[in-house]
Amino acid sequence: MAPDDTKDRIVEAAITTLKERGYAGSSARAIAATGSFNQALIFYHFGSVRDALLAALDRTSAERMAAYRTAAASATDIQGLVGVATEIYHEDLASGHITILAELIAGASTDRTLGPEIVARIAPWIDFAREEIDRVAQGSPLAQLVPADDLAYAIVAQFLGLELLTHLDGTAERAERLFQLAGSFSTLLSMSGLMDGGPPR
Amino acid sequence: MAPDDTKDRIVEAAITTLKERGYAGSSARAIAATGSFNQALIFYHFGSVRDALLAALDRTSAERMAAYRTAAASATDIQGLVGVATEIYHEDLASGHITILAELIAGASTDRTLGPEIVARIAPWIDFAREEIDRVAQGSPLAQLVPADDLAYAIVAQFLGLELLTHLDGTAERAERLFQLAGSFSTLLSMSGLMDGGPPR
DNA sequence: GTCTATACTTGGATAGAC
DNA sequence: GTCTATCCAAGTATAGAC
Repeated sequence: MAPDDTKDRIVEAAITTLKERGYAGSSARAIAATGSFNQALIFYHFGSVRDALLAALDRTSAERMAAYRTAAASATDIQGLVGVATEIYHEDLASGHITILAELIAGASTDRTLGPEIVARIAPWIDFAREEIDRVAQGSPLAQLVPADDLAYAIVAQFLGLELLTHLDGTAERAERLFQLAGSFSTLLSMSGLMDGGPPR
Repeated sequence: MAPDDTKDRIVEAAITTLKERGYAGSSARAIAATGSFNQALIFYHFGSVRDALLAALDRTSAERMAAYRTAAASATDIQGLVGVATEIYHEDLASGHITILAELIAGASTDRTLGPEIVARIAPWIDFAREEIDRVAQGSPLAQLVPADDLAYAIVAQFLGLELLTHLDGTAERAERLFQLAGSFSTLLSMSGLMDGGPPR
């Protein structure tokens, strides 16, 4: 965690500033103040504030992805997967990862060139969700009905929407209940037989 | 549509600017340029840019809500409701209403005082969704399982997340497929008997 | 109510000393 | 590689003429 060189310090400061002050609040001066270094260093090392913020997203994305894969590996059925999703939601809130993602998405409405960069960094999450869905649902009747990649897209969208509303609400209470509901629902789904027939891997 | 007085012209210009340039792109100067009026008029009539943007959200919200209630009135079952949701999605994309909402949510990360204002304007949509769910699902076995207000919250979150991703993607293709899927799924739900027992109103 | 002009602030970015 | 100093652009908001 302790950043050894300046580039690291800038990335860490960018992450902190994005979480605490949002996209528009993450100016070169604000980031420099957070990390107690000179404002001009951002331009020397990254060329622009924009690229420093994308580097921040890169870092948290890589860290979270590693954590997700580890957590998901233990899930063998839909109920386990919902449990992992709940865990991921909590970890994301705590780590601030989705906050950073949401802030950059917000920023994309100003700087349109950010859009493709963000899409490229979201794609792995959709892939990840799709792989996990395939893993527990492949061969089941439900898999015939719902293409895994569409479902994966919907789930990522749901995470984003929930995070935004949670942010505005100032409370995660309603999202909490939704994950509990998803747990109950996955149990129902298991019992229904709609998830049967998948090869356990 | 033709704005008769200046206050109307400002609101219309704010709506257009929010859609075309996003929250951060909607400065007093940009809005004034869109509507071909003097920049200082925004401060005279609304006191601040922030309040002019909220007035824009107020207007589109009121307009859309009226349209939704009309469209929803014809739906008597879950399949009809999914049809209405699809319709709403298309109308929102076309009218740019969710874009405006998403932009202001994005802006809330900068100006934290926007948060409560936006929550207050989203609340009616959640209420609306809950009422409609109640209307078609009340008394059914599913209604015992899934509280309508939680489901309503999830649906609004899903709309928001989809809109954001659609925006970044530059294509609504995946969202389109999701609504088609929701249609198929609602048919399945009807046939399952999980929706039975509700008093048709 | 609407205009011009302007004061003030913040931020991106660079030059050039060290 | 890091610093100070600074330029320039864009934005909010207000004063004051009309």
